[in-house]
This record gives sequence, C-alpha cells and structure tokens, in this order.
Amino acid sequence: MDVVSPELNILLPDEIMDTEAIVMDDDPPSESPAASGQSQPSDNAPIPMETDVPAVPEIVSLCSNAPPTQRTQALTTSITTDSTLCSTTSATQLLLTPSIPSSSPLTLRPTTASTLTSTTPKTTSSPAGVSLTSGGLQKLSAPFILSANHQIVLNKVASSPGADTTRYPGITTTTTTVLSCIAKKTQVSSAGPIKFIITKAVNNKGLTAQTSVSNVITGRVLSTSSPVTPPRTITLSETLSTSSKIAISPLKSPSKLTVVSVASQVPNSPQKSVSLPLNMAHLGHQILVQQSTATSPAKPMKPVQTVTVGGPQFKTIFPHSTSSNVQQIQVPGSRFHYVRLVTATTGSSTGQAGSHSTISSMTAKPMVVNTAQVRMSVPFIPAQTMKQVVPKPLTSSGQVLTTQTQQRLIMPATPLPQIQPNLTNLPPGTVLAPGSGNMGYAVLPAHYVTQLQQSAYVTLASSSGFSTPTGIQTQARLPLNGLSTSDAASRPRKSCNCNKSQCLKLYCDCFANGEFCQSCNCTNCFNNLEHETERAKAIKACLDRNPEAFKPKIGKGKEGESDRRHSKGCNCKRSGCLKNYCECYEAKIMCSSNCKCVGCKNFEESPERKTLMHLADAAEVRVQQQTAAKTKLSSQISDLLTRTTPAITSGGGRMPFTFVTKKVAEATCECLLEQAEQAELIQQPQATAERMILEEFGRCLMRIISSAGKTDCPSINC
DNA sequence: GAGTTTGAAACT
DNA sequence: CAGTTTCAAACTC
Repeated sequence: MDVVSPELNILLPDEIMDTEAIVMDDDPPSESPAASGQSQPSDNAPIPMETDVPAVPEIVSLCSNAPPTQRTQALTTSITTDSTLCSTTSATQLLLTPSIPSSSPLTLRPTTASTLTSTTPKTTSSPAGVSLTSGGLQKLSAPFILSANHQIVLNKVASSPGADTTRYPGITTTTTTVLSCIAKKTQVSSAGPIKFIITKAVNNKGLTAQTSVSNVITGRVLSTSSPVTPPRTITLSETLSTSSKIAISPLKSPSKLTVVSVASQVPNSPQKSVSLPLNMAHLGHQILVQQSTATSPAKPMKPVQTVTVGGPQFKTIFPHSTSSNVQQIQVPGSRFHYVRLVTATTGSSTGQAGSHSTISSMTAKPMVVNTAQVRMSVPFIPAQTMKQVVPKPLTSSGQVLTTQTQQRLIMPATPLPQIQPNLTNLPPGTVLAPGSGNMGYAVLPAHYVTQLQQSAYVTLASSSGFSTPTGIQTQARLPLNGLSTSDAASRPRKSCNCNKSQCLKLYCDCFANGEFCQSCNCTNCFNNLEHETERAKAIKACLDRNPEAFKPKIGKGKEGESDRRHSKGCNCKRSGCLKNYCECYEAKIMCSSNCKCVGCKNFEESPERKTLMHLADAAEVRVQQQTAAKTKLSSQISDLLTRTTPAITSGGGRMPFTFVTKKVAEATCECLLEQAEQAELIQQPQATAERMILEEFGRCLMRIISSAGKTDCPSINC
C-alpha cells in the first residue's frame, strides 16, 4: 500500500537527504497504471536544496474551506519516488484512512491509479480550493513535473465556512492544509509505482477517520529508473495551528507520512493557478504556497485565489508583522539556508486573497507563477539574520491580499531564471517586487537580510504589492561539505578574492557555498542581490553543467568520519594530497577510490600523512598549551587584581606596592621637600642636603613598611 | 605583499 | 570524455 508506517516516516528526513538511501517502495502497478505508459524526462538532477529537504518540510497547503472555527489541518504528502509528477490531472485519489489516532499520521490513498498518460491539462484542487493544473503536459500528461529536489508548498488556510469540505471528508479543520510536493525529475520509467503518504504533522484532533481525500489531492509519482535517485515525497500535513506558521512536518516527526504520489483533482473549482515550468524541476526549487489560516472567522477565505502561471501577476508577499513570519529552515547536508517566509497571522483580506490556488504545469514553457500571495524560501547564508519582508498591497488587480490567506512560495534563489525577479533596481533588501517579467519571487541571502536589518522591512511582492513590517529571524548555519552544523557555524566565513569570475563561478567559494559575497575582497562582484538575475543565470549554468554542483562534496559518513569521502574525489598530481590544494586533505578526510590523484599520500597508512598528522597534532598541542598558558596567566592576573583591590582597604595579605598609595606618595614627597627646605634653611652643602633627603626617604620607607599590615592606610609623618 | 604553485572549474 | 585554459586559493619567499 501507499501508506508508510509512522516509524518509517521518522526516517524520512534523513532518507530524503540521502537520496541513495531512499528506497522507493514499489507500488502495485494497479495504482499507477497510467504511469507505466508514460515516460518522464529524468534529465533533472536533484538540486542541492531539494535534496536536503528532509529537514525542511515541504508543504503544499491547500486551504480548506472549512469554517474558521474548525481546527487547522495540514496534510503533508511525501512523494518518495525519484521521479515524481505532481499533477492535478492524475486520476489518483487520496483517501484519508479513517479513524486515525490523533498522533498517528494521516493516510491518503489514491483511490485510483494515477494517470500519467492524460494528455489534457488537469487540475488538482484541494478541498480548500487549491488546485494544481497541468497546463501543457501533453505527452507527459502530467500537470507539472517537479524534479526530485523541488518542493512545492501550497499552504492555505481554509477560512470560508462555505468552503467545500466534502472533498476533504473527515478533515473538519479550517486551519491549514498543507500539501508538499517534492518531485524529482524522473525518467519516465514504465510504470512507476505511485505512493501516497499523508501524515498528520501536528495535530489530528480535528481529523476524522472517515475523511477521504481522494478528490482533494491527486498526486502522481513516476518512479524513476535511476537507482541512485531517492524517492521523493509529497507530504500533506495537518496542523492545528491557526497561526500563520506554515505547516511543516517536523524533520523527525513521527507523524510524518510518506506519500508516493498525490494528485488532487478538483476540477472546476476556482483556484489560483500556479504554472510551473518543467525545467523548474531541474532547478530543484522549492515552492511554498501557503495560505495562512484566518484568525477571524468573520472573514471566510474566498474559495479560490488564482495564480496564473506565466501571468504577469505573480506576486510574492512577505508579511512582516512579526519575526515569526520568517522561519528558518535548515536543511542538513545542504549548503543552502532556506528561509521560510510565513504569512502574518491576521489580516484583512480583500478581494480574492486566494483561498484557492491552482498550480498548473506547462510542459515546455518556463514557469510563471502567478499568485496573489506567494512566499518563497531561499537558500540562505548560514548564521545570518533574516530580516523582514513586508507585503505590499496589491494595486494592480485591485485586490488587497492580506496575511491571512496568503500563499507562500518557497523557492531556491538560484535556479529558474524564468521566475527570477529582476532585483537590479531594487534597493537592497528593502522591497523586492516581482521582477520585471512576471516573477514574483525573490532570493534573499540571509546575510543580505542582515544587511538590510536597518531597513524597516523587506518586501517581496508584486509590483502592486503590500507593505507591512516584518520580524527578524536569525538563521543557523547549514552543514557545509560534511561539516557538522556546529562546525559550519564555527567556521569563519572566508572572504573571496575573485577578480575575473564575477563571483558567479564555482571558483568563488562564496558562490559555491550558495552565499552572497559579503565583506569580500572581490572585484566586479555579481554575487549579490543587485545582480540577482545574473546570479540566477550563473546558478542555472552551473547546475546545467553539474546538477550536483551545489551539493556538499563531502558525503556525510554514517559510521563516523572514516566514512566521509569526497563525492567526486580529487585529482591531485603534485601535492601528494597532503596540502590544502587537495580537497580531500582540506576536508580532513583521506582519499578514496573516487579520487584520481597521482602519488597520493593521503591514505591511512601513509607515513607522510602520519608525520603530518603528528606535526599537526603537535602544533595543535602547542597552540592549546599556549592558549592554556595565556588563559591561566590572564586568570591569575585577574585573580590578583581581584584580591588586591579589596586588600587595599582591608589590610592583611596585601602586596607591598599596594601600600604606596597616592596619599602615601604625596606624604613622602612632602617629607622629602620639607627635609630639603630644612637643609637649605641651615645652609647645608648640597651633598649634605641630598644625604638628609635620602635619609628622610629611608625613614619614610621604614614607616611605610612598618605600617604595612597595621593600618588600612599607612600614614606618613615627617 | 608579490610571485609561484596547484588543482578544480570551465572551456573546447 | 579528454585535453586545455582559466581561475582563485594555497603556498613560498
């Protein structure tokens, strides 16, 4: 069956990260009969961001039309297959298993096998009115294809009491329905099994067992033939929260469910449509569309908010009412930091603040996502502070989108130049309008946000956008090249010195690490927000050359560092792999069979390596000793000062110099001056006078010494 | 700090 | 895929 046990779900995050570790479950052919006939392009390579997704909940939230009083549900559907088609067209229906324990994950099962062969564009809609429509996948018959790494998150909060809940039977909550689709490019293997896994992410309270989701969400997943690629997951998570938070299945949440394929079909429902270009899958973008739950029941969400792909009106809005609006997403193993911009809690939505959203994929077209409200998460630089994004009021359509029903789009900043906003003219960080060309998204590196913190807010919105203040959130570092998160966090950010690459090639470490250049020594740098268009192109070019380009080169070892190895291997010829020229040595790992190095000395038994290790250890010991010595000395000095200070006033145990206070010195000087005056008065020769003064000085010293320990403040009397 | 060496990335 | 060039970091002086 499509349902994955909760235990298995717990493992999902790691599995998702490690694509190889993920084993696709073979679905009975009956489940995806149509899929067999279809062939999906498997060209897409997983995007680093997407591959790292495990930690990041990928959510497509479908706003439910349930009454506001109902609790929010987030359904997370995980597609575990390598090649995944999340199309609205698929006939597959998801069913919620009845009587699911509150803690137990929700199970959606496709009532029918997903049809991959459908040539007509199809639309999937959540009960909330969110629909995914496949626009032009004639041959693929898939509404849209998401590469494995891509995440599409549609999160809507159902607010309208009149909303159609029938499609989501059992789901009574009006809160947030989240459907996350992570689709990886897949080769269209002949019948790829489709699996649905729906997990109740947070709370199951409102969920009734009887609810069937079949109509609500239809997902198709084509299993890829490539063994290497891990299955992708689409997760529908149900959350109770009425807050603006995006329902995200916790990384290790036991409630997480894995759904192989999910397709929602809600034809005819007015919906926002988001068209995703096929190539988008290549880029591995994450798209998060979330409609936050309306806090006030008085304002039911409108059933449909249409996002038109390719439409000029794609809008991205980042409400900034609170710092909570920005959610940090840390993806283990990924160099990118994702920042999830979450819709503000409450707001007045006017016009068609989309309670419904439609995502349509068009085969050959570059994707244009048009949504009144879309939020995006972008890979971020680690340890950066995120800043606010303020939604701007939409002016063009005359619709005012409020934070309540906003859809959020999370996308990697990198790929998809088609949807890349033109940020060139934007003041850094303040407001990001949907770029020239219909694109309503923005890529914000964390540090950039930090840089912009002084700005009142950062707004990502369509040209007509909204404006609202946003909060600030600090991001954690992502693991970098096999380094643990903490290591990465401790790792000082290196500034590059690029001159000719414009910091848009992998030569540039900043760029390679998915970071914007900041405080670098580079010249003619394009690795910044001002050149986001160029940067996006460069990223795409890199990914075209090597889909793994932004993935960590050092695989994480499962059994310790010994298992860490360079995914690609080094190619050293002269360094013996014992210098930092060698990426293996630099990563403090030994060369492996992946390496093509010549004269390698970076292996376990290498005497040279051992010598270096010993030297390095010795040096480290010396450094540690020096540090310890400095620390000790500093501590002693500090302690001494601490002890001596009170001794001045208290007396006993004082250091000798502590008795020579200013007062004592002045008294001594007076005594000496008086002695000199007396010598002058009696007309003593200079030599005698000097002797008298010295003798007096000696007496003063004796008095000081004798008074030491006797009084708090020695007195000098001539 | 300037110049050299090195190997990954990019290019052909 | 292999050979060459470009590039920036690592290294040396």
